[in-house]
Amino acid sequence: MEIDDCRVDPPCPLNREVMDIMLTERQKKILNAIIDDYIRSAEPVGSRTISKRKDIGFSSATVRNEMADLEEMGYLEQPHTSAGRVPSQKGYRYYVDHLLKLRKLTAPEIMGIKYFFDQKFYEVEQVIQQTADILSQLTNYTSIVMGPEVFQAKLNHIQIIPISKHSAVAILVTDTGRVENKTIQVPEDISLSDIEKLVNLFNHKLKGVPLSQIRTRIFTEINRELRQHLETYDQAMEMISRAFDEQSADRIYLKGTTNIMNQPEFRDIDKVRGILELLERDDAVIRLLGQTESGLQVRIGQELDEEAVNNCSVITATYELHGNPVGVVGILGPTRMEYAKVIRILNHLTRDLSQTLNKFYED
Amino acid sequence: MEIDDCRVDPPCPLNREVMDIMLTERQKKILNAIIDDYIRSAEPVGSRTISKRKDIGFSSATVRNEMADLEEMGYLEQPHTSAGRVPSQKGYRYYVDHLLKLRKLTAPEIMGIKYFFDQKFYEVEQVIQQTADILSQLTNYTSIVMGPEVFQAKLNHIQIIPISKHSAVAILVTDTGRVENKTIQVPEDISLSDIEKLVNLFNHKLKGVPLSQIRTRIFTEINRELRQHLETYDQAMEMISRAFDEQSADRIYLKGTTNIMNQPEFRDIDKVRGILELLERDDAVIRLLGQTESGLQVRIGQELDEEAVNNCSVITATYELHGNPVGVVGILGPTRMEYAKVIRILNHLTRDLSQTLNKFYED
DNA sequence: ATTAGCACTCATGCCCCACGAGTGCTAATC
DNA sequence: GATTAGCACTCGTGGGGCATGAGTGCTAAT
Repeated sequence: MEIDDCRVDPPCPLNREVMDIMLTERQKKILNAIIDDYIRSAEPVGSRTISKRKDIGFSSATVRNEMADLEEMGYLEQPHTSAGRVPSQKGYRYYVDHLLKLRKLTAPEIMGIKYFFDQKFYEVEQVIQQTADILSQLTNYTSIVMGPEVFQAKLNHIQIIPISKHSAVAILVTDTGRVENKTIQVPEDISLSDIEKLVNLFNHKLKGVPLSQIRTRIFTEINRELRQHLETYDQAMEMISRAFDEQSADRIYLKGTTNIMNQPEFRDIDKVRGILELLERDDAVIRLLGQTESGLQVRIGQELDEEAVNNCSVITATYELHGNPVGVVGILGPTRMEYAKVIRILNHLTRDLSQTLNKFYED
Repeated sequence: MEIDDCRVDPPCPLNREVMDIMLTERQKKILNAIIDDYIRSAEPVGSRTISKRKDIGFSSATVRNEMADLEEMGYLEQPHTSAGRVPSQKGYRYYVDHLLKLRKLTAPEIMGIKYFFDQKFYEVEQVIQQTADILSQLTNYTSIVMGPEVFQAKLNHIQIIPISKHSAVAILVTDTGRVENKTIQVPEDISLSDIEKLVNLFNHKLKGVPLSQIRTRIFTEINRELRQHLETYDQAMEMISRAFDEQSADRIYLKGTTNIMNQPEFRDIDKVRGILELLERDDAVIRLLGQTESGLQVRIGQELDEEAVNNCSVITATYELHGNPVGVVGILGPTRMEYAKVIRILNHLTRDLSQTLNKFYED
């Protein structure tokens, strides 16, 4: 097995320095061993277990002393006297920032991802959705994928289609092929010809304008023209206003929410309920992902700032379109999650995902 | 409190007769009391508890004798000797078919539903989604709502909008205002004018045709005309074929899945996992609802024919558009669910929902 | 036909204890 | 001076024994 000794998200210089000074090589080795062990077993790790490992050359007594020190410094915790040690949040943080060795993907992982992206995709939505799927399968954790942000997508086409006397469907198509639609009520006294004029004007004037700016544009630049052309200005404006109202709620795809229950630390139904209830709320999920800067990010326990997921970590990574980050994929697992594995999968997958998307939209 | 003594779904004549003959009035009374009690407490019900009830005039010994008989006939079960009785599936079935008294809605229920439907809705999807929401809130169980079946919806408008050299978005709008869209790859050698012709032809020939028949129509009736008009028949047909391929996956809305965990019989994480995993699979959920005939239906435990929900019941009701059932709303709860309450809520809600939908689509 | 009475069953909770994993400290060793 | 062997101590876990009480089934009296 080869080892990529690449680091994740270099921590702020201060932290790195302070921490590096504080821990001896031996302490790092032991801390690393404890966390590795705990990630695998979910049981407090004892000094004997560590000293028996081939890569550790010290007796259990030595390990015990170091463990006591590490605990004093806050990297480890003891559930109770006479139990082994468990990594603290600070411990995990140090592990992720300084100790993590990123191995290469395993053969089945490579196969899985390759097989996945070799498929022929017909829709972006499908790609995104299935990405969530394969992510949760590969990791056995909960995957969260946020669809490509539309806020910078540009308008390609507007259409208003009447479906009854008083209602119509407004359809927006973006340059990325996404379709937003909205049923609107058509005021009594607005004429068909007015609607037609409206649509023509919009298609003429608004093509290529980012969705996020459309509303403003309508109410400023085009406003005068509208007044001239429309017989029933007020009603029409109200209708328009609603048509462009809060479209593009971010689409979020969750997969493998039940995977949480495989973790021994989540045998407790109340904890699980807390998490699942959180995941039912879109705003909370968005907060969990909460990042837009490019790159990979690990947030551990309390860093998530959400009671229900105190014992969880979230690893997120962005994917790109034309070089700009447009979406986030994330993994939610216990703080005791397999960071190395998840990180390497996310790195790989977001790269392939970006490629696929770019291919999708290239001319 | 008034009592509507209306019955649910009159069972098949055979059952009704056989069962009515087999149970004395007293046995019915006792069975009813036991089930009511068990629904409230989730604990095995003892003879003393029953005999103490005001509406029961017999000693505990008498009740015990009757209980033994009811158990022999299969309406009750004993978790172990020296525990009280628990209703069997057959018991629940009898209860639902013959004993259930449907009370009127309580004031807060009426308020909740009224308040809900008094809102101004702008989209069908929104109505459906929020129906699921209020249902799970009112019942404290999991609600499942299947959006209006589109398979009988008729085509109103087709549009194909190019978004890059090789891809386009096909948009179908139905007469009920639903929008389906699909990204398609456009073959190299198909011309813009061909696409335009295509769309015009479709809009002309297919307007008013039920979605379910569109594919067939294209490949039979319109086929000849297409051949005449198109330069690149084969490629075009392939594109078309995909555009109309498997649209309209039924949209399913689940709400309150975490409510299951409030039930004392589902403190067990493995049972919960089983159910939640089931609910993640759309096909399984559709099977759970599994009905298209109009009216209210109660399915209990094994009747659902799905291992994971052996201890659950599903109550479904259809809602209508223009007099035809177009969708199903359902409640998933423990077999020990409050049938009377759920049934009355469903009855009321589907009626109001149908009204709202009809108003939505009326000219 | 109903019911009072009684013996019997069995899940539940509690206490007690033995066990063992693991620690911290001290003294011996390298 | 750092490491380690040794040992006393802690404490959670799991099992056995026991009392409790809810609930039953049966029998005999009403």
